[in-house]
Amino acid sequence: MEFISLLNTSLDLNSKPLRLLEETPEMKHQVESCSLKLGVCSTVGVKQERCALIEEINRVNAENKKLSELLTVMCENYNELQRRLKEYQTIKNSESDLISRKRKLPAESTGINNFNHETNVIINGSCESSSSDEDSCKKPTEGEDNKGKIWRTCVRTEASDASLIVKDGYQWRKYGQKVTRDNPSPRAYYKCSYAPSCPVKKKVQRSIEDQTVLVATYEGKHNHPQPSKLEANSTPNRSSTLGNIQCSTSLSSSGPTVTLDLTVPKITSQDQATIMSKPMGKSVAPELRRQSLVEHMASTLTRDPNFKAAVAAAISGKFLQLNNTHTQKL
DNA sequence: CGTATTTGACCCGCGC
DNA sequence: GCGCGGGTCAAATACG
Repeated sequence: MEFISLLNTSLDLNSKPLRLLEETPEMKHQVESCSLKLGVCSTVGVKQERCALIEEINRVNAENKKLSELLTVMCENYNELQRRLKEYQTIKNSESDLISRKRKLPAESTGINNFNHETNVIINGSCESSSSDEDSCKKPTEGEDNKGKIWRTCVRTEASDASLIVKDGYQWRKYGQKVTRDNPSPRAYYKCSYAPSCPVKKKVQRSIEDQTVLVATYEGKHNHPQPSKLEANSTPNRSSTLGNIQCSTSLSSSGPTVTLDLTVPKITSQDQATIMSKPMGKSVAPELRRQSLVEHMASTLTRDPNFKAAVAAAISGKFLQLNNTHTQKL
């Protein structure tokens, strides 16, 4: 529960109603005087109303408890993911050390793990580069002669997914498939089909160590912009991007819904720079880093007018709903 | 019917 | 020169 320790996650949705009846004598007095003023109301009616209110409070209390539990589970999941990411990064760092050492040695025929070039890794859409060039995420460094540039990406797929398709935003045409000697899974050969003159080729093969990992090896440099980016720029979407978080809003019969897609946190280089530029390096406590991340996320969310509107709509919708049920009871 | 994928044949470089 | 293995070609096939 380290995440919870950072923030007071208690929603305290019904602290006011509780105090209204139990804690503040002033308010209690007001309620009593109100009942006295009414006069005509029988004591039975007041009791009924009080019972209804207590029932309502209990209901909201239970809801608050449920939400708190939900939040606790979310925090636990978040911490677990953080822990796994840390583990993965440690493994990856030691691996890249090994690769850099291997580069000095003659290549061994160990399948896909003996490429003499950059290695980039994509985990559920987020890209992490283990190459020496930190800015090059799947793309060769600008200004270099990229004609013969080779780089590699790893993409984790569903275990049930048998296709050799790596979605990278470009259009590819498959022109061959071969089973290689050192890996029983077939290797697929693709050419960039977006521009006829584009010389880029890619090879896709499952990792010999982990069959759920697809290893894509790219060769050459695209002489055209990324098609998916062009589409994204030309077609306005209702869902908005909150910094690096995909966010969509919707209105349903049950009330307004705000959906935050936290499954694919695409951290852009700009976001990384923003986070990393904060005065904290590796020596700073992870709690502080997390806090900074939370602050960054919060500021990104509050800057987004769509998010504000959706939250406002959700809250007002909830109030209206509560109001309606209350008036129905009365 | 046009386009994409599949798959066997072929080409080419490399080591022996 | 021969065999092996990776890469590419192109006809056949599938698909929308």
